Amino acid sequence: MKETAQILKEKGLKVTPQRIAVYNMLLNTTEHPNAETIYKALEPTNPTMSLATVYKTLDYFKQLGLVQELNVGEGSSRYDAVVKCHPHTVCVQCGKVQDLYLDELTEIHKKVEDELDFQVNCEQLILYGVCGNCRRKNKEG
Amino acid sequence: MKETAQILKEKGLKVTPQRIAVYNMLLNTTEHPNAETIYKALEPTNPTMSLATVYKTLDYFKQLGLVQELNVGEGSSRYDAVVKCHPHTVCVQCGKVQDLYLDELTEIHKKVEDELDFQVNCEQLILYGVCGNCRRKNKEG
DNA sequence: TATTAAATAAAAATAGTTATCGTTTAGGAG
DNA sequence: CTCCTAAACGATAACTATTTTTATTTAATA
Repeated sequence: MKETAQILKEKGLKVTPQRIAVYNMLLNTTEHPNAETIYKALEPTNPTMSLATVYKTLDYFKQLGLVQELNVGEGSSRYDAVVKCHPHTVCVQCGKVQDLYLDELTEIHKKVEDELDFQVNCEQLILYGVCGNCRRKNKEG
Repeated sequence: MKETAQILKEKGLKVTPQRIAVYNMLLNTTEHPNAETIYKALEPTNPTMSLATVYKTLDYFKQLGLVQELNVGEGSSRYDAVVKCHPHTVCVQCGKVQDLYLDELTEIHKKVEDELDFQVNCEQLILYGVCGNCRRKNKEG
């Protein structure tokens, strides 16, 4: 696996402890955390870390294609180190956000490009519903 | 066509000029305006209209299924009186948001329900790209 | 028409995010 | 390795979208 420092350098970013921490945290989670969550997770081990820096860092990363921003309709944006366009499920009960991979979407891209006058660059598909865990809990209760 | 006043009454809402104005405005546009835009559009003809009321009204409408909230990644939410789940295209150049209808999505719902442990209630598909108008403008420039 | 709970406008408050500014630091030059 | 400088940092103020508060007005029913 490529070193985080190396990746940042390749993107023309100065390598700082804060940036390494944010990027590593995103690489090691599938939870799609928001800025606040990232900050709270890093604060204990990185005493010198500010929320403003997290926001600024995420903004740089986003522009350089190192992370993807995701808005599922909450107050705040979530972030994902998987930058390839991919759909997500959102459980409306527990709020859990999960990645999803569907080949069918490329067909849809093609169809829209052919039939409508619109060149698709990227798509965002969010499936809202109830996850298995919550459904089972509902039955029990 | 059913009267707006009648529709509001059926939903158990008190019929007020402000609510009628907001709902009619949304029925008569395909532009997916945000709260600010709705307010500015109505202010001239409805001198007694406040932004807070627009927000509150949209919130009621949303809960009662009269409108749909749409977040395409701008700072603010857009609103649509077409409440049936449907995809949208967003032009990243001019910001235009357009409705889209695709049958393929029901297949995707089914696939996710069958293969993953997730019950889909509603989906939001946003296709980001460049609309025909902007592509033509780019070629000219 | 009188009553009253609900809706309103205006303004204050809040949440998420961005900008400012003085200080610190990464990283290249010497 | 040390010096230098632009870039990054933390703290905090500012900003934007939205929500809440409160006193006033109004829709709808009696």
